[in-house]
Amino acid sequence: MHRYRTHTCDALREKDAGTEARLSGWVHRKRDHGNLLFVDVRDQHGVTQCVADASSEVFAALEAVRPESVICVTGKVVPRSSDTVNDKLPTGRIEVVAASVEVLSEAAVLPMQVAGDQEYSEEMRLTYRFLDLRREKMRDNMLLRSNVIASLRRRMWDQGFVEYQTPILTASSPEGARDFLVPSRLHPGKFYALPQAPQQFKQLLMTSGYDRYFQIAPCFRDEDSRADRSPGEFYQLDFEMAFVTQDDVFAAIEPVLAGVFEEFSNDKHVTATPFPRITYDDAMLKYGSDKPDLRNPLLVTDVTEAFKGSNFGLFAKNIEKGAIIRAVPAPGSADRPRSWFDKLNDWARAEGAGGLGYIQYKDGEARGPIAKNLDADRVAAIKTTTGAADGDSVFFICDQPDVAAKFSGYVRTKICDELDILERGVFKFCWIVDYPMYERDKDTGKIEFSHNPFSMPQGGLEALLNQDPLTIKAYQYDIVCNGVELSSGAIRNHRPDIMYKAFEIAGYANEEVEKRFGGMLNAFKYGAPPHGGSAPGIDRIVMLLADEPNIREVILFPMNGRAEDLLMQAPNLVSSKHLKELHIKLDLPKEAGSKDADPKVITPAS
RNA sequence: GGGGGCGUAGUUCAGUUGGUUAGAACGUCGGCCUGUCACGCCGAAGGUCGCGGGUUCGAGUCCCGUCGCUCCCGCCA
Repeated sequence: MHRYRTHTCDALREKDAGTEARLSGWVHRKRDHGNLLFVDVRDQHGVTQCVADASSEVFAALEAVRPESVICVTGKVVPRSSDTVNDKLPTGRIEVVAASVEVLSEAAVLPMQVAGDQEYSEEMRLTYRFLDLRREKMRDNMLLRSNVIASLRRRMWDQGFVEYQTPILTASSPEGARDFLVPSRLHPGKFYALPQAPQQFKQLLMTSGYDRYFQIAPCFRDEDSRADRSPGEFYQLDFEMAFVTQDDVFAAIEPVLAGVFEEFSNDKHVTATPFPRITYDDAMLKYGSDKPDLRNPLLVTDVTEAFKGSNFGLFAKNIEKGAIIRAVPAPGSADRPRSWFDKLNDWARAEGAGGLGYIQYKDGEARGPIAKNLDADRVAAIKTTTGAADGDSVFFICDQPDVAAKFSGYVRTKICDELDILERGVFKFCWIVDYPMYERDKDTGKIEFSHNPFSMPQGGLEALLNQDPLTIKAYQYDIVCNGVELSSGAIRNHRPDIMYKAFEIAGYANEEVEKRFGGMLNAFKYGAPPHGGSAPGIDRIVMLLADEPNIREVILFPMNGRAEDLLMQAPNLVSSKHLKELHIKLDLPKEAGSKDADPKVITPAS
């Protein structure tokens, strides 16, 4: 056999009838009629039906072969009679009459089926990822991912960006997430770290005059997983630009993101550029989150004034202790039964809140336990502030400011969910801007960086010298789509004098700053351009475009929630020789490796 | 580290107030079938009900512990 195939499995059409074709692929499905046998042969591209009857030499071989075996079939392409055409298949107007068959690889009995849409546990799918990836949906997701990345590259090139590769083995950075460490053989006791992001390298590139950098960059962080956060590693469209303001950065990346979303969104409406800009303070007030889902039409309002000194003693007393009241409207819900409101109150308590008060505006009056204790003008004020209409109800969150703000965001999402009013078929983008430079640590009372210590404070050195640190904003921004944080970025602090001062406010002495960030700081002393950038997460972009709820659906070989690769069995033990070479001695806690320990040892209860 | 949900055949699941022989579908194996495309029909094999302990005449079902999976919180400059 000199060729495995003349066509792929989606190539043959009626015009090929009468020719001989050779197909190679997996046995997708078999339909055995005893003396007539249909075999669907599948490859990456599609499926073609092959047929053989009992008089054929290949009949026995085809009948014996199990699904997912790999076969090579040669035969004549014939048109199907009109009553046997399958309109669901692009190749459904023809079939291949098998004249010879070679089994290239026999498949064992499958632990999970490839054909069909049976659902399997993630553990099963990751253990047999090579089978899972054969399934249509996974194949489509991976193709989408490839196309999205190609499109992002093209769009970045069109904007004048140039792609560079930065090191994977680098130095541990003292700030940020937990590092993955790699022991050095040549330098006993020392470690490389995998980059959490190419942050410092791209800033160094700016100081070297490489104007517009980008990279499809692998990033490594040793943090716990979430549905939209894979443990261990992920990819970012990392980019950085010299001589830019915040608006320049927005103008450069907005068309890239809007363009790629329009290209792959399947007719979903995409926010037109320029994307709305929402300040951090505004976002926390109106949406109770710095990654608001703008498909949710509900807006949070502050109604502390309406409850201050009121006869509703619970709230009034808490306000005296520094609490605030946030209101979330629930349009059209005033007629819902008492049990609905009780259920939401139970939910709030389960989430750790004190409860969820409410007023129902119904038939021109306000109802519910809270309304009974409030004067008419207060009830009216709340109605005005929240924009509630007759037939609506309004929920109240009463807590210390930061807790109330955050919880109002949960309530906003919950109510939207309950009322089923999330806008569908849209990708809604926004920028969150003006993040605070510093915040006060709740436990220690210490002032610390609230986001990224390398961001340029708004107002520069002057602000650091003269302003209350807690009021200083940074040129720090996030881009959010449908409630998913796609990236955060900043205009960086490229001035050593401002950096020393910024760190001093957060309690770092100059020597410490030099010790920790010496590389970059030093570079900034020899001529650094103002610069800034961002790094949208590739996996999250593809996840949104594929309409998948879990990021592992768009990654070829993801680790599970406990950061294990079930297919390759990573992480794994290494040989003592290997450890010795690296000068590493293990000092394990008792539980570690307990899977291998003797489980039969039972400590008698005493 | 903390909280919620789940754990029954190879797989996905059902299993009533605790009750006598734990079911279905898909898959597997065998038989029949010449126009199917989720082919159909008949039959068979397949179970330590995650594991350990307890309550009970009796536990898949109730209680305690433990392990695993998953989602969330913490964490993610």
